[in-house]
Amino acid sequence: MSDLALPTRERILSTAERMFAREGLDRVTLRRLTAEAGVNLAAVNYHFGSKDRLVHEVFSRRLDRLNEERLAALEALLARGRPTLRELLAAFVDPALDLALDPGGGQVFMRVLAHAYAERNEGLRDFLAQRYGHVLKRFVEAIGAVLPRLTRETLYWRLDFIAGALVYAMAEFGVMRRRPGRSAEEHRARASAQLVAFAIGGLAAPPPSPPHPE
Amino acid sequence: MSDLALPTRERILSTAERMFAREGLDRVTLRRLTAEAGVNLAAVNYHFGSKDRLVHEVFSRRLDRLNEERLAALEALLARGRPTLRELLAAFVDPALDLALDPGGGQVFMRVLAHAYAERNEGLRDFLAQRYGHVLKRFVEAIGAVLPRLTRETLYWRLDFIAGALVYAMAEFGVMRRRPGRSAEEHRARASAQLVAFAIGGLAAPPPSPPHPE
DNA sequence: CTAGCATTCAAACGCCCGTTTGAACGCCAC
DNA sequence: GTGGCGTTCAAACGGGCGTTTGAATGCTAG
Repeated sequence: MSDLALPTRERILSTAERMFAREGLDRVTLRRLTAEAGVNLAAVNYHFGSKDRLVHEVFSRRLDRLNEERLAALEALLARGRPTLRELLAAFVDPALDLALDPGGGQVFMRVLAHAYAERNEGLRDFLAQRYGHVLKRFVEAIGAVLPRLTRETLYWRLDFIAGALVYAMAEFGVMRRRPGRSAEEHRARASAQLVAFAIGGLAAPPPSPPHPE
Repeated sequence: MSDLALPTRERILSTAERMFAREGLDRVTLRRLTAEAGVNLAAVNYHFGSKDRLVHEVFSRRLDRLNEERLAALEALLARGRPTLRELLAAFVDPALDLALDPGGGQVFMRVLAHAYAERNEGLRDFLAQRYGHVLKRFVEAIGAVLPRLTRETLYWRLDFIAGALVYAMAEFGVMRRRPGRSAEEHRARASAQLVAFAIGGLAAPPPSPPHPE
């Protein structure tokens, strides 16, 4: 591959990302990973301590920057004052789409993400919630201010739905794979427009009637 | 559990369904399954031939009825004429909820589905697509007829978004995990209500302006 | 030149997996 | 009774897993 010259640690990371994207976290074994990376089996435990910590490293390598960008975009909007729903959503969605388009493996990483939540990896879930929960919280507060009739619970549900839709669509799991004739930039622009339009409709929808309060 | 008196084969099936739903296909081992079912380890291979064939059996047992009901509900709406978006979504979701609440062991079955899809179990995926694809197609047509101002492309994008949101929510990967005080039934009912309300808003949202038609 | 240290390596450890085996069991027809 | 048969059972098989180990290696500072 392209990383034959990279130091062992980096070689493991990029190979792990590629394989996780292709097969999911569970199915990738350290033996196959290290073989494909061209490093010794024990190198993973030497450099990362365990397979779990390698997984954490793969995620934080991409997500740290993504969430910083989201937060920066949000703070910029708030500093300016009176952000619209569309602007807030764009601040949430666009950094992710940028990452998905990043030729340095962002698209691959989105598939890793999609696999991860499909696999119900509790440890990873907790790790991510603890590490990036504050970003989601800030967005909930800001969007809640724009949509005062929604309860906090409904708001969290809907942002969760949007996050799911975002990862799913960006991983190109579903029907909406990029068409052969379209450039990646066109695809991203279209995905962003489609997702934001959809998300605005979903967010602004009337809340569900409370389930039979007795 | 309630199936102590059932014959071995049925005991395996219902235990498998319950455990698959709780943990996903990969994490359930035959040793734990047979222990929980109170049968011998070898019974699975005796009655089903292999773990894979057990999985197929679990699926086809429940899915035939589910998709028949969905299709029947849809056809009933179409025969009556002019179904609303909410009715169409309900026709898709309610049979699943009925099945989910069926005390005959199907209460957790829908989670099995979400898992199987997300785990990218290719064999199972193909099996499902080939066996029930026509049902999804009929729903796409019907929903498209209710939302005529949406292009086919926008409609597919949005159904993809909903699928992503659904898988995400069902995997309980996001923030909206079941709260300790709530029963599984309450959580499911709430998730469903939240998702349908959100999906209606998103589906009915004005389509995005076409991206710079040159 | 060499002592020290980070890194790489082959090999092994202990564990759990799905599956197979062959004996034991329970039941009904004859 | 007894033979046959569907079923259950404990035990073992072969293999893959993540991890650990201790020796070999290569680089760098003194």
